[in-house]
Amino acid sequence: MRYSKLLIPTLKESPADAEVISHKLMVRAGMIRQMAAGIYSILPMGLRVLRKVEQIIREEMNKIEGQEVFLPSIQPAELWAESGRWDFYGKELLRFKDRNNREFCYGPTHEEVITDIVRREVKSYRQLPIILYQIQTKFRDEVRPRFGIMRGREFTMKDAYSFHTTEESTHETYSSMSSAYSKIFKRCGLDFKMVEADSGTIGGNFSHEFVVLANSGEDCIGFCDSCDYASNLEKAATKTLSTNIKSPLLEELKEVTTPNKKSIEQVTQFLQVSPKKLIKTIVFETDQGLVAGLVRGDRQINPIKLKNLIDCEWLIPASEELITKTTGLPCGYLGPVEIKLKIFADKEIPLMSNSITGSNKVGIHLTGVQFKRDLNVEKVGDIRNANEGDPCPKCDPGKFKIKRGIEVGHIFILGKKYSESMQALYLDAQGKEKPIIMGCYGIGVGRTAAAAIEQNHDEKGIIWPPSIAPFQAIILPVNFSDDAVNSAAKEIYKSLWELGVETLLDDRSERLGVKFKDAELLGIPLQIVVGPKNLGEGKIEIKLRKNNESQLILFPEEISHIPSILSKL
RNA sequence: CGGGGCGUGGCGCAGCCUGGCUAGCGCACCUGCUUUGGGAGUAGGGGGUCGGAGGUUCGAAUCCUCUCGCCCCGACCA
Repeated sequence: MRYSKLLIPTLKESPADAEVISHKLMVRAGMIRQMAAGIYSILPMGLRVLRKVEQIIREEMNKIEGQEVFLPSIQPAELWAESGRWDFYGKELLRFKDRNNREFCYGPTHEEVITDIVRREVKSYRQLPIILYQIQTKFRDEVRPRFGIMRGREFTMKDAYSFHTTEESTHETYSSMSSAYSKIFKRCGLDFKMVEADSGTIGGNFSHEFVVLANSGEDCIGFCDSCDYASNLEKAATKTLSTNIKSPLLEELKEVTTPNKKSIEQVTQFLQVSPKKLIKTIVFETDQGLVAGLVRGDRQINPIKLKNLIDCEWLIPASEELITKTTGLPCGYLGPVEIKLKIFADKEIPLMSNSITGSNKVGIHLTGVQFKRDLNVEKVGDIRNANEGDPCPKCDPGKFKIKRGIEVGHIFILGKKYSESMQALYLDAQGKEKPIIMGCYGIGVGRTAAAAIEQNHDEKGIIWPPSIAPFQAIILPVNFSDDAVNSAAKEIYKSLWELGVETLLDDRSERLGVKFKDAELLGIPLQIVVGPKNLGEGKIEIKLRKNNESQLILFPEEISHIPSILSKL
């Protein structure tokens, strides 16, 4: 490809609305342009990268006998009604009507469609297991799209679905899928972790995420510094150490005035106590009504764990307005003693004594609160976030570390959730009808590319891992109007393509500095500088983007060495 | 959805508070000449309903009202 003919609109300055480095660099390198919030056009350089990622995914999916399909992005409402998600999915599902007033949605995911295909076409246990996958455009009308292609509303996703007759078969595929995922992300040159995860709205009970470590990531993952336990923080278990302290004298309940002291900080400062003495009461709105969650004052409540403990369909933090309406109190003085809500407590709470809580009266807190004596708790469980330095839940000496990351892949076992609601049944060897067991597996294609930039860049621009670089090499003629340089550059270009190296020829009449800047911004792994000086000595210069190292090689004899230089990167 | 910010040639911005000639600057773009081993110099040139609508005024990018869009901070997800 000749640079002068390609649409590579590079920018010297970052667009003002880009926040994270991958977004800035993708725009600057002319890979993407924004159309609307969370909706992007992918330009030639960007598409080349996405196609590389897709190809790697395809190869690994095919290796585990995945079969590629292409499902409709526009899906009828009836199908979603069958699974129950038409009502459940909320505003994130983009809905619209056709000319006949029939309701449709733009697919945010494809469980319904694939389950429909399989229930129609797969009837016998002999046809199972089967893995089907596609690489498709999804649309999720996110509350807050951001960070460019990393969290768009429209995005490309590889989604795979597997169908089984037994749990064992499901787990087998799950594990081959997880190793395929590991290979994919390794091949994309990413530093990632596979972590335990909550299965979210899709449901199921066995789930892992593939998280690329990056400070700009929106996810927090916790992992043990001594064993291999790693988990999304929203799921990460906490271990509660049993206290050996002799039970202290149990105080009686006492009211203390705490005028205008609402936050944990204010109260602890005012009463001169550690936040560990406080019990935090947080009210959530759920499909089962308002509930209160209790954690120690220095802890963060984890809504996902709470949701699982309550076993409710949905849960959101209650608005102050709603709280006031229900309890007659402003936030800040709520307490678990004699409150008229169902109470769910973290497992640390029963170990506390002589605690301090809100009193459900304005300006007053209670001291001497005892779990057994004073609280009427519905259920106790793990509902707090794990913290850095917490003991590992899996091993003894281990301590928890927390890092930020970008979720690029997610695998989970769905079980019979969709096959039961949508009647996807097969006949077993005895001729008995049974629901199919399912698994589902996703990879964000664009997000993977963005994550690769987050991990591989410097102040000059992107440093693509060669496997997903838009081009592997770029020829930079020092002066393209010099005949010797011109013809040498063309010869190198031709030879490299013949050797299977995807090469870009910068045939623009720009000065060398400009070409360097663009090559660096674009992140092409190998630069080949062709100039009259070196050419006079029968040499050309090759330079690595990664570390700026350069060497002279003989021209034309050593052009054939270039593929092996690339493969060592 | 709540809170904050911003909309001025393709990109980055100034001008707005305190209304006043033809709306500026840098980069990019086009033409000529020179230049060509790290974002060239020079001389010309093209391109803007100042997000939109309404209002105030002799006069609006500037003031007022409404509206649309985008970005950032919090609950969701590949």
